[in-house]
Amino acid sequence: MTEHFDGQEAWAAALRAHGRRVTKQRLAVLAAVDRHPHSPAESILAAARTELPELTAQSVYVVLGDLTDLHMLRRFEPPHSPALYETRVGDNHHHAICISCGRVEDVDCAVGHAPCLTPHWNPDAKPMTIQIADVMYQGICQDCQRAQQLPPQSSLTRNKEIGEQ
Amino acid sequence: MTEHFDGQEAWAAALRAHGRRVTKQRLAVLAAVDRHPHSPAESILAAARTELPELTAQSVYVVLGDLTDLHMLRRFEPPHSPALYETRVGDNHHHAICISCGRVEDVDCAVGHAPCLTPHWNPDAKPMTIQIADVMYQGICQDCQRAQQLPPQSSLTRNKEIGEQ
DNA sequence: CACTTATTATTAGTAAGTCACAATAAGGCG
DNA sequence: CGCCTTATTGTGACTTACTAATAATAAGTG
Repeated sequence: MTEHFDGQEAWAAALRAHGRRVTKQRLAVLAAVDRHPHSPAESILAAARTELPELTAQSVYVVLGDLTDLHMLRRFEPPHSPALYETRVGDNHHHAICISCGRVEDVDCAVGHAPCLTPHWNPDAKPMTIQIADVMYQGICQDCQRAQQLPPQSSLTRNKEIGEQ
Repeated sequence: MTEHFDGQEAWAAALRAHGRRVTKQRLAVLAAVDRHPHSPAESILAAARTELPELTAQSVYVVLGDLTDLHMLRRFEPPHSPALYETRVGDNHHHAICISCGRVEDVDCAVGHAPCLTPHWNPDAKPMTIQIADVMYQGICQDCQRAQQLPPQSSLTRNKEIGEQ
């Protein structure tokens, strides 16, 4: 529980540092995202409500959006999935998504520290000033691979569980 | 117009090769995506209707989904944008998106031929079998940069035009 | 403690699709 | 060529994930 308290204090300090008021809603959302990385807004709402039952969905959307703008949270949108959130920010790590079960794994930067930040522009393209390079690896995780080999049944057994690391 | 005909024939052949029937709806969608790369379903519908006015939105969604599964089209979802489609498939090129105006540019592979296909897994992660690595560069394009410097007004002039290369 | 205004709750509304099923039309066959 | 099967498209209802407008609440300041 000391850990929980420490976390609260750390989040509170970060909020103040960004000129934001420290509210129980923000703390509950931050704690929920921290405990359930790669979760969508709906799961975050459910998780946060265990400690703050009166929290509303709209507040979660507002808080997630604001904290993402502040870079206290990071948001990414895997294909065919609602947006997912995590507290791991600042490093430019990437994500691998299983196209069969939706599982998400963190992947560290492939090439040194700031890797993919230098796109190779086509001759006729007007280069942009790049700020982020999000790499989304898509593949099949070990469990799904095994599951596909054993039962020679429907090859489209794509389950819908997404989020919840 | 010969070019148009050739395109039709090529698409028709590809459809047959995939065991699909050749319909005017599919040809209209393919032609529309080809002429307007990086476009959302709604724009594709509008473009395709210039040559096939009775085409419906649902057909466009069905066709886009099916052709994407066949890898005749490629689909990607920039943050805060509906899914975009393009006919350039087979090479693993990537995309740069202007976070101000939504413009999308193609970017060739950064490191040789199949670059980012080798993620650096964390020690405790169960590696997946990677099939695609989608890199999404996000930055500010030259036009928007210029526009932001001249008028010292709202810094949040994010316009909504997306797609339509 | 009061007061200002950021933050949250309430309610309604939208964008971007998906789903179920009836109508149509490709492509194979006689 | 014309029929027949079934893939494909059209019609209409519905859903998911999220945004917008405004009223109620509560942080933080003096």
